[in-house]
Amino acid sequence: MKPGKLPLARGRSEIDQRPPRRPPRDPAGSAGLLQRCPLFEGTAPEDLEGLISSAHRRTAKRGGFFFLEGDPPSHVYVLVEGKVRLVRSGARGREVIVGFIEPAEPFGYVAVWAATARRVSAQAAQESRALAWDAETIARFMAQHPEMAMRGLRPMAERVEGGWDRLRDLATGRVEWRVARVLLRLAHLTGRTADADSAAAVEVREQDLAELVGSTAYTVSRILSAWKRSGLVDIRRERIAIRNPRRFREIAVDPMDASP
Amino acid sequence: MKPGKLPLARGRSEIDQRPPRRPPRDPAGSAGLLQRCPLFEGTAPEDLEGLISSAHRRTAKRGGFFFLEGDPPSHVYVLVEGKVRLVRSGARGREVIVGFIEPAEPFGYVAVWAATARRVSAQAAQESRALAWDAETIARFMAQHPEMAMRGLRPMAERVEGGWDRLRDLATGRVEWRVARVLLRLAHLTGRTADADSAAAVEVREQDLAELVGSTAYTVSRILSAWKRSGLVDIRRERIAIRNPRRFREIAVDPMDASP
DNA sequence: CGAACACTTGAACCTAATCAATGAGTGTGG
DNA sequence: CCACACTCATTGATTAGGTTCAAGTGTTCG
Repeated sequence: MKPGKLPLARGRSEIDQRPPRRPPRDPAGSAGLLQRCPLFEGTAPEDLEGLISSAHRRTAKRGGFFFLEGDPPSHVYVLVEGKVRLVRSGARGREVIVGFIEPAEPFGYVAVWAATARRVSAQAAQESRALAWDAETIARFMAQHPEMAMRGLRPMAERVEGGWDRLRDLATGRVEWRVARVLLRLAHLTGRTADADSAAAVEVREQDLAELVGSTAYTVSRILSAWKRSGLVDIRRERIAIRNPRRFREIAVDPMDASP
Repeated sequence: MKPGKLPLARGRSEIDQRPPRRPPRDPAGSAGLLQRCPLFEGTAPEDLEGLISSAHRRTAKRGGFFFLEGDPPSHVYVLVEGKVRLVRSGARGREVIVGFIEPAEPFGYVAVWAATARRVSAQAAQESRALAWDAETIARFMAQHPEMAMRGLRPMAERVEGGWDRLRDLATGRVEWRVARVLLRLAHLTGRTADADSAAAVEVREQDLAELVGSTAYTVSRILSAWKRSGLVDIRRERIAIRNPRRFREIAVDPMDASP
């Protein structure tokens, strides 16, 4: 059960970012970062200052952990840079990725509100930096700013609904369909803001895709190979480019939503 | 997509309760009911009075709906009597049961906080009565009682974690194992408060079990039959009695939690 | 260059879905 | 009250979809 023993406690290699090498954010940018964060948006600037000054800095190399399944939930985090996998160990030695965290997203707060042991581990998918507050600090801040609790309800509710979506996909759809949907989601090609036809690329291991859709890396590889053969996608190591989003969407749509 | 067309828009038959016929709750009992409800516990009695007097009464016969997938979320409910299935239509004409609601439990509030269209339908599994408030009333009440928002965060966080649990089970476990776990959960034989050896019975259709674990009624029937043959359970129509919880638990434990 | 990691592919196997047919329990109406 | 209708449950035969095992190739990094 010690995640140190996880099958994928893999290398501590350096940053691994192919295309757009983002410049390291200046420390002053933290305020802007927090303002984009659903938990804190709308908070008065002076309060943000206080928050930032009371934050700890945490980093993790690729493969390293911010916290482990089973830990008492001591801190709340906001990712500054990098990418984090929220992962849970499952039956028969398999793992499930609950979600990916991107910069400006908060993580690790669910167990804090629920006051239960951590149900997921937070593992850096790339070298990552985060701000962290201990639970007491956050609790005190929320007591002083009750409106923050009200704002917190909404992202929480959206998370619940997102969980229902995934539950449904997992319970009723085929693997190929689930992979297509996950890819569209990861590529942010879902929802109405998305461009219908522009290509998009996703940086993700096939192993991670498998753990997102509840399948195996073997099956995912076969599916992607088939798509590649038919020209639907481009595949490189840890990189999947969707060449034809329109056709892709046809694979991913819910057959039920089509019938009148 | 109209849930009226759902494959199981079934009969509007009368109450169907075999064993312990609970007496209809007196109206004055509403206060006690709300106090047991996680959303409202700790609310001052005089506020509860106000809430109760502003509530609407809603009923649904077996198979009827309190609300439908796709509806705008106009009301928040608390179940008074009966049993409600939160169900979501899935791919290939299948359905997923997101959860069952029992008396004193709130339901229908997630979409209200998230301010999105309903993602699930609420269908009466037995003849049911509920209290309902429109979203504006609740919003006003919460604005006057910010501490309620803070209390609301916790059940919400627990729901998120519960969703992760199910996601994990669905993604990594076999059907037999999932059925065993769901049965233990429905029988409230899970957690530390549960008696280790006392038998327990669950009233549920095998079809519902299938929709809870993401499988088919055929497979569930086979599994239950095998268990019956080995004396693990007793099966009657819409009723499953666990004869040997200890042996049952062995089927349901996570193999990972056993290994050192 | 070698080691670790990511990905690929064939072949065997197996779980669970599907199809088909039937039985058993419950409520309804003549 | 009995026959009919309906829902719920069972069971065998068949098969599709996906996992598992085994044995690779290609990439990246130290």
